[in-house]
Amino acid sequence: MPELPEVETVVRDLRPLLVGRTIERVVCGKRKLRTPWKPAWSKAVAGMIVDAIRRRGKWIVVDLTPRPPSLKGKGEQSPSLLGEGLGRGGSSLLLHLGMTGQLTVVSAKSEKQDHTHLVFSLDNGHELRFRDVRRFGSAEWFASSDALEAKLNNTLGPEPFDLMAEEWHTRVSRSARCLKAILLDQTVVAGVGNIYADESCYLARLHPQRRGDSLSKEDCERLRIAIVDVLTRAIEGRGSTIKDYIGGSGLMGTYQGEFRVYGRTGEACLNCSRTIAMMRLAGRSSHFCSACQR
DNA sequence: CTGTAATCCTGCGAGC
DNA sequence: TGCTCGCAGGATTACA
Repeated sequence: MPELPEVETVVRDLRPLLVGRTIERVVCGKRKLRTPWKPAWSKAVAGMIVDAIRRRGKWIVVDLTPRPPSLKGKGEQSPSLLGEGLGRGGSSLLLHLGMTGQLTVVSAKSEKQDHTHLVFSLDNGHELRFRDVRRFGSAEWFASSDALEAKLNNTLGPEPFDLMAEEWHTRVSRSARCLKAILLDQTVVAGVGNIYADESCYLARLHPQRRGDSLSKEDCERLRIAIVDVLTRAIEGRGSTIKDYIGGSGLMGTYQGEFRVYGRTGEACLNCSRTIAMMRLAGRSSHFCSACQR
């Protein structure tokens, strides 16, 4: 799956290709994603202009406006949208890539790959395409930013980069769960997934099975810094491509070459040469060095 | 509150 | 070559 660095890369890649463009029409495939796309959403989105594209946790938000904000300030008030409970903030698309989702902008003439479920035609002969082999991803349209922000804030904790040392320590040290489970919990910190949870624990020299309430304040701080560090470097490397992930313009990531523990079961620890071990935690394969990580 | 397992899907590599 | 099995960057739900 795409985790925070991969999603961030997609968003950065897509931004110059999408912002300011008009979405002329939307075509949805037959097979449904995690959240079935409603035909009414295609109508609502058609004619909209992409105002912004941003990331929140592992989610991608595409903000839409009915018309250019400064062009022709007067004129009719897009009547079709008034009945939708449209808040003042405008509407948005909310996308999640799940395990195998890909979001790319390509020429409308380029061949359509299998498992392409949503196509947004742009006003410049290109298309925004959402492809997802396993269909664990989702795509929704929100009529108001109120509804969207409510959903995001109810399901997501702070961004790792905004994480305050205090609140992080409090949250972790109050939990009896193991670190791996805490790191994967999107309501604690948003955007960390299986790869970067393992890599962060390794960098902080903490065993992923350690209980949160067994950590000292220094342990917690080391872990917080490690998360920020790993994610920052991964973003610099445009994320990790293991198999399905590609950036918004089709480029692969490079951070998979930097893995210290993830996927290195049986190989030598880069620090002490002991064998990297693997166990199942929180339902996910977890990689670690039992000598370096306590 | 924990952890565990199953669920949603398709594809790929390992092992027989 | 071909088959079955287990596993995969996620999230949610049910249950012990």
